[in-house]
Amino acid sequence: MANYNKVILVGNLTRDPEVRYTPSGTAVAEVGLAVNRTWFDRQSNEKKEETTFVDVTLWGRQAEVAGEYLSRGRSVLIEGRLQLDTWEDRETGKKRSKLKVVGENMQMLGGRGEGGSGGGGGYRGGGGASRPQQSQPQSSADSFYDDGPSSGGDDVPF
Amino acid sequence: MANYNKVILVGNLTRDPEVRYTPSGTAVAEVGLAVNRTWFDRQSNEKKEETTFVDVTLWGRQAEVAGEYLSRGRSVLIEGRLQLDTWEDRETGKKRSKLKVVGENMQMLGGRGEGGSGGGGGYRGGGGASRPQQSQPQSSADSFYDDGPSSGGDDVPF
Amino acid sequence: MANYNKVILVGNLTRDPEVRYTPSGTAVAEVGLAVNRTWFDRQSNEKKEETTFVDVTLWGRQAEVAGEYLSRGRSVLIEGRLQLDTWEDRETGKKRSKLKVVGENMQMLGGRGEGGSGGGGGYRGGGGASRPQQSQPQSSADSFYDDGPSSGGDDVPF
Amino acid sequence: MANYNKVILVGNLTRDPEVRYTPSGTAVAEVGLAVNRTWFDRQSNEKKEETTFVDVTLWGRQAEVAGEYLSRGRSVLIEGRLQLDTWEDRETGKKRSKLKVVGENMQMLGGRGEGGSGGGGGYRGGGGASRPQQSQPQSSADSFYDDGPSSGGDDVPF
DNA sequence: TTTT
DNA sequence: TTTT
Repeated sequence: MANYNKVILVGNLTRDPEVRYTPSGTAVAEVGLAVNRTWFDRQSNEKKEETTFVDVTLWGRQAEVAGEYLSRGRSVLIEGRLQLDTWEDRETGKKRSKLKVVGENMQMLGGRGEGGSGGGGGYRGGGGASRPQQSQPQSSADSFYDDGPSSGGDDVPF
Repeated sequence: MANYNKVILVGNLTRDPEVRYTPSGTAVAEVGLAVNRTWFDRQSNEKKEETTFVDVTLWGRQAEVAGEYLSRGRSVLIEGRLQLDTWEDRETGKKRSKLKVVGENMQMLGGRGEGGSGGGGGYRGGGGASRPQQSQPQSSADSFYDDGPSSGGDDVPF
Repeated sequence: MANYNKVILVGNLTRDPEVRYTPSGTAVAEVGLAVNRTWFDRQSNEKKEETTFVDVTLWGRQAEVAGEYLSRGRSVLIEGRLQLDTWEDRETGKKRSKLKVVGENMQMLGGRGEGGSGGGGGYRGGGGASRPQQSQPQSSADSFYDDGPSSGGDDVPF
Repeated sequence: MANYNKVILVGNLTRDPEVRYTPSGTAVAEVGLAVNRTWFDRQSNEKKEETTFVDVTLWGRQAEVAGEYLSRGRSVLIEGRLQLDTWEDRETGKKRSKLKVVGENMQMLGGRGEGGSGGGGGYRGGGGASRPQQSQPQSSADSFYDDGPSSGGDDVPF
């Protein structure tokens, strides 16, 4: 049967993106997003606000753009899909899981005075200049990502 | 700054909806959704499948329709927003949280031979006949998606 | 600056898909979609219905799947983007244009009793064997659509 | 059967919004939107750009906000649905039609240096300060998106 | 663990 | 009729 999985978010980064590279050199960025919703509550007769914090993983060029141009506080639009990360709690041994978003498209929006323009971030490959120098830094924890976006990482801090 | 929070899912119910009512009588349905994704893995040269399990909360009329017409296995389209539920773990006392979806629009699709037609569930009021026991029509949840800009109407659950 | 262009439609085919092939052999399917909206009009106190007719172009494998499995009346979900076709009216010489949808993802839904299952239609590449059986159908019946979807069209089965 | 009709666009206004009022006093804004797409063409080995021009109609509060804060060049996110306008060509007498978008949610984004923040325009009631002259609060259009399932509230344009 |  |  039919299946469809689409998420479109606009919000602000809660921290600077963390970019790593897979052994094969693909960039992977972990991004924290805060999406606010405000509404007027008729019961209490006051304005209310609720924030949804979402972890987003970006891959490849989008990850590189994120690492280059995004930082805490920046406003972005992210299109992607929901994904359930599952792992075993090392304390309790219990299976745990967590919904996150795998970003498939990222758009920088003008926010925090930094000017949304120019940065590229392009829709659908956009082409254009920016393509950071692919250096394959740090850890070898990357091996966890051998099979690509669909496999979950290990670095889940909770 | 701008904020936007949209989720659109098509998947199958993992269990029958659980419907309860708020003190003020608004229906609330908890729904489990499984959204499959299949892709061809170039590395291993085989087809792979991954399932994302999502908890969805429906309100008002949508919740009632869910309770009446949906059951485990049924295929539905759900539009809504991500929401972060937070609570304190009663064992560890630690703060925990979980992403879920608040459904704002639900569409029954034909699945498991039950025939998606006729059942109503309707987008923007769609649903002909069906009108479950409707205890308190006037909550905003009931009418959230019933009517649109082009009509001068006001919250009519009909 | 940021740009984003996303359309997600669920509706029924107004006619059988017309599949042709580019010189390089890529399949292109033209699909007519009818998307209904019903709402309750408070003014007149009656249920109203409005149909939006949209022309959709599918490419590649999606086009092939459409040609193989879709037919008039079938229910589909289409994700894509709006595109403005522009041309010069051969009678008046005036520039004309028309919004359509370029489909990037297509999902068959169960409709008209044909059972949405099994058919594939796959989300995101699904893999499988593409099969361009190269038949290049008939006519330039395309001209019938010059003045847009709503026009005289009487081939609407509902 | 299921029907679904969703459009999400981010682009720039091609002209200042034109706001008028229905006899009953509901604001209606006509907005021209340009949505760009750039991609790298492998054939010609060059960057290409394509623009989709879309007419958008906003209702109620969204229309008022548009009239107050939007102007040519501004960047906005618009969520809505496709709608087919039909009319008779007064020269030829032929039936004609045109796809447009009925906006149901509008978000001002930072663009053209004007600063996207502060302006309100808010999603789900967002908008802090700004409150245009509010001539007739009670049309459904005004409140279409103001409140959500989680609040028991009812149509409060605040 | 959080952003505006 | 077009915006960046």
